Amino acid sequence: MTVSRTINGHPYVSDATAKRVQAAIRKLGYRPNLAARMLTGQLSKSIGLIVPNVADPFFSVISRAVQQAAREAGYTVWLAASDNDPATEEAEIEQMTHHPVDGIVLAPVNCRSKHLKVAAAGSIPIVTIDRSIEIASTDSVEAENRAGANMAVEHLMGHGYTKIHCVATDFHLRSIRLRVEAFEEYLRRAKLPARKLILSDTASALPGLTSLFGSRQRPQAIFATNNACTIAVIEALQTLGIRIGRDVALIGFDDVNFYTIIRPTITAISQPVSELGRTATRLLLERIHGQGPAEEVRVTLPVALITRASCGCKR
Amino acid sequence: MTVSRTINGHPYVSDATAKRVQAAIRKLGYRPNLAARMLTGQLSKSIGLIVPNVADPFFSVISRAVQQAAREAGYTVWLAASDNDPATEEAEIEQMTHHPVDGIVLAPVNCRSKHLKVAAAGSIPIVTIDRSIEIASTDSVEAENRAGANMAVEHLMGHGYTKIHCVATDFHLRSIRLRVEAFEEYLRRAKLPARKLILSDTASALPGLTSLFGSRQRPQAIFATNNACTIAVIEALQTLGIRIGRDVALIGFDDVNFYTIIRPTITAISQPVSELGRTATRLLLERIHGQGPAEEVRVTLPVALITRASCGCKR
DNA sequence: AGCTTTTTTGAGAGCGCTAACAGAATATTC
DNA sequence: GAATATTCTGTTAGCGCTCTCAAAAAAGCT
Repeated sequence: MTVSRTINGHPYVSDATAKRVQAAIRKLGYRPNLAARMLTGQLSKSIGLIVPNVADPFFSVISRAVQQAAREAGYTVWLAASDNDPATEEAEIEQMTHHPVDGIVLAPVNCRSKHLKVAAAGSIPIVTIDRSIEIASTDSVEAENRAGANMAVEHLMGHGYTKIHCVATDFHLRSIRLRVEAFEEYLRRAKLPARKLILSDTASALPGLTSLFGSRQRPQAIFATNNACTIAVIEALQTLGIRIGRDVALIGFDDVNFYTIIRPTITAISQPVSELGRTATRLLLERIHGQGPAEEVRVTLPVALITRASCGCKR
Repeated sequence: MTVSRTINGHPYVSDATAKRVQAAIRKLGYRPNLAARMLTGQLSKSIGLIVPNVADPFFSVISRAVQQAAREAGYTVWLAASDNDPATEEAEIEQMTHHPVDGIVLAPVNCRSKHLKVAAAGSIPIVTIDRSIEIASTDSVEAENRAGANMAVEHLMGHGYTKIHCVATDFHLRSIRLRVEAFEEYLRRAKLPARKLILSDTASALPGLTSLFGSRQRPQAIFATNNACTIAVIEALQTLGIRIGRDVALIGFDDVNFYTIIRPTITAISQPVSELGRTATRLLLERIHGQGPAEEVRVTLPVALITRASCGCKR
């Protein structure tokens, strides 16, 4: 009992005894048994992380940030992938809840899945990242999706383009919808036509753009709503022989390391990806420790326009 | 006890009782408490994964593969990053060992760290990935580093280049050393000079290449030994205004998604990255279940030459 | 039927820890 | 100096599971 008290920093342990205990711990190489601690209903000192796909650059950076922040707080991270499948997501949440972990950082597949309501009402806290849940209230951390879309369109309009097209994939994601909506509102306010091309997947970028550029609505500029989409657009344009930055301007949401390497370099709205992960972890740990306000916390982090050449700016 | 036996598939439970137990489990939504199971000295049904950095594309793909393979076997994955720091790695291994996990998939920072010897001698199995441990014997999964380097050099020589330079970063890694060594041996056997530029980090690529291309040893072709290095070389060459594929040929170890997007497209030795992760997980699970031979298993997976334009092949 | 063998079920203990309580040592007050 | 409050240490119990062992039920045998 005295050892337990010493380790957990309880009051009512004399300095002398505490020192003796510490010495013995070091000498014997004692490590408290986590299983036993969990069994007595204490914290597991671990959190769960559920993302659609760790191999996606966006989520791999988030994973790294979450893992680092968790470790700094003495927590370990259980990694799971939802594979963009709500059923898998549900199963992973269920398993984590019973594992148990003390909390979950989650990038939901679909912000309206009913199982999220159950999960959010559960005993362990959940913080969503990149995409908030619409049908339940949890803490959430997102980038300024609307502001980012506005910045993108504003920049393109600053170049004098009036025929601007929004190309999107993953439209089921709330974050993407917000970007598309902001795009449309901004152009409507500017009394310009807000045209959009919603793709079911990245493979349909080439046929989609082929017909788009063959039509009368051939755009002067394209706003692509996330990195996968931007890359698909770049590839399609290359295949079609349409020169980015000259024949058509391009701006993407999400910055990617190789945008500085390809020619032309790609102008992008950059999200503070690591910051998203760190902030989500911080919020979650606060909840776990019973801190934080009663109502949900919704953090929105600023994005930045990284001006390069694909919008027609330099060189 | 009967419930425990039913769940764990012990013999000596009558069919009738088993059915009743199953029904009750479903009805009550019973889930066995993992903490209690762990406490009784059973398996934790989880494995640890320690990589230098999850945000690195190579390791993020491996992480995904490990996670998938583990889930298929009913195992969960604890993620940790060593940040390329042996001390951090040691701490992470230590923590996982006490977590406890049933086994660890590890990409060691340094294949000669003494703490790896301790870890390898520990009670839980370890499988190394991408880099094997030199001072202890554990199962390992690697790509054909030497064969890959040979293929790269052979391809460059096939183009008639005789002044071939090897550029490397992360030379402390065994996998990189193997590639460099194979490069040297191949050229020596061909009676050609085997010149190399070992960089302490990617930031020194620009100064390194600047002086290299200013010197009398200006290369006709470059073999870059991993993706980080290849990217650094591409950036440096772009800065120097040296045209890849025309002024100098380039071939990289590790294939990266955007090599098909930049111009010229980059020729590369492609590793079966997902396969590495899956195989490592399979080996580890076999060890956990007490299968596998007494001696260590060392798996080497084949690599492939992906011919593109940077070596001067196509345009 | 009476016995042994096999199958099936249950009772008891303990894994390592911490909450709750009790008792001992020390400090504070009147 | 006695009564109280405070600080410190140790004892007991129990978290939910599985191991061991024992007993009950069923099956097989003479």
